[in-house]
Amino acid sequence: MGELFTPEAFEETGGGPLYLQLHRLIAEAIASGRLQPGDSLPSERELAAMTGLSRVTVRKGVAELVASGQLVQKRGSGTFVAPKVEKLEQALSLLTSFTEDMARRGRSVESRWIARGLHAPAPEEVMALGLGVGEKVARLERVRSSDGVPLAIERASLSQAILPDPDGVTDSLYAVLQDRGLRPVRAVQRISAANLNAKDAELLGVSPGVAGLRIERISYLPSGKVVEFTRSLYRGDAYDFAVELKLAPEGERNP
Amino acid sequence: MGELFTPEAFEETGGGPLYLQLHRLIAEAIASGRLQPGDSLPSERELAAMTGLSRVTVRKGVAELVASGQLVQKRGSGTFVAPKVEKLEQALSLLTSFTEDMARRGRSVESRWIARGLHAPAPEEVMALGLGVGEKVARLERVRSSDGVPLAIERASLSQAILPDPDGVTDSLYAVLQDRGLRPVRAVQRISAANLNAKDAELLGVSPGVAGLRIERISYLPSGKVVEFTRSLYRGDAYDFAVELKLAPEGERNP
DNA sequence: CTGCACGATACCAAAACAATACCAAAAGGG
DNA sequence: CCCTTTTGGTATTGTTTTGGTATCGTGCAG
Repeated sequence: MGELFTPEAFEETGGGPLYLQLHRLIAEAIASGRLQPGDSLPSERELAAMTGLSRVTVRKGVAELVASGQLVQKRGSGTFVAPKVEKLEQALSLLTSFTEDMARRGRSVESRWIARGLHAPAPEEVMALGLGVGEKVARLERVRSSDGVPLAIERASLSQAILPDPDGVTDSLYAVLQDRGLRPVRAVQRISAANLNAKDAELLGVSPGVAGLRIERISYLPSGKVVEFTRSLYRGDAYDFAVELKLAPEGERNP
Repeated sequence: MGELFTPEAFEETGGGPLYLQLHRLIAEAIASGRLQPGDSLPSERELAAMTGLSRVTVRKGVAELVASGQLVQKRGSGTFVAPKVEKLEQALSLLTSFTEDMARRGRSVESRWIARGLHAPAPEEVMALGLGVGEKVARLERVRSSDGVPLAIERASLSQAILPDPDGVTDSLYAVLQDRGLRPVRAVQRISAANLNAKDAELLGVSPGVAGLRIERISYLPSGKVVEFTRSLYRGDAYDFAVELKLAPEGERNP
């Protein structure tokens, strides 16, 4: 554990109530990975001795982490970093690209372009992207497969102003956007189910009428501008989303 | 807080009574976003020292902001910029009950019980709930409707130890759990799509084979113990989830 | 002079903060 | 199996910080 909980470490935490300083110290250690899931913290008494605080103050600093599920306490045994199912990054997995998502599962990824270029926008694209009159839309449609099995159809629409050259996108759309400084910070997704029509079923290699997972996503820049409007269709029988959610503590909390 | 409340800052406020100058200064800081919801103001005594005013004058300047709800004061704690009402409730909506979800949309809610009682567990329930041998499972199955239209089938399973009396649940399951101090802080959901079988289609009043949104959820206590295992089936044509996501700051992984 | 808005001083009470002392469950060694 | 040690859990108390309030003085307009 080393130099983690020394009195000096407190100076850098920015002041405030002692128990909050400890809270921050531990929270950051967990977030940064210096404390791994399953790791044990020093006992409360040790922690108190190390930091020069009282034990109750240490407890108070730890309490919120326990309440929020980040730490687990077992009396007679110790305090441990909660075993993470998969961080809360999972919550973001809905927003991560298909590519990364599959890579994390250790599966190969192929993608085949169906359409890629500038087109006259459909009404729903004008609505979602807030297009001006006469403005064209960059459309990227492809079938994503894993290990040779087609899993999803992805149809991304972007304003011409944001992506003037859709043919330049060969791999990750997000990577291209990021290079251009257009990094979305927020997204709204709508998830529903629908029976696949003949065309989409054909693309996914299943029978028409099979259930598909339909996801519409609109991503926003920090400024509030829309970056992309994507409609995806996943095979319901071969793909599912895992999302981890966290609940806020009961009462109001002080900043 | 930096250079926000210096005596010099007052000169630019256009004169008039001192307490009004302070009032304007704070109001503008909030309006401009330099003070964010939840931020704490310096204590009244600090503020007085900073500005060179008396504390009562500071109070008077703050009073109107408090009265109008823009600031919140907690004695012993401090003065804070009023939090937005919406909170982070968005991300939690997936975890809130069907009841609350619909109420928020201003729609009526009816629910009809299909089954409610203690049963011998199915294998997947043993797996998900971590049941011991011989332990029974409390099962709650109902059809949720809104405005007379059936929208979802909800099948909740809980360990007998956690819910010994399933018949006591007449309304919100979460409310009952909360009363017993069993408040989940974390949940993992799996979302997929499936064609409805004859029985489920019948319950939802649609034709067999129609696409349904299937959601499996496992909720956990702070200790890591499983609280509930719920499988829901939503009509794909009549219901969708809206999820708002936030992206982590630049570092690490990125779509 | 009176009335009133303004501002400062002094004191009050609630809440948060922190420390001491003690309790009870669980782990571990004989 | 019992006993000891270690662990987290709790009750109690004192101190500090914070907003809340009562009171008084000042200056200006009527």
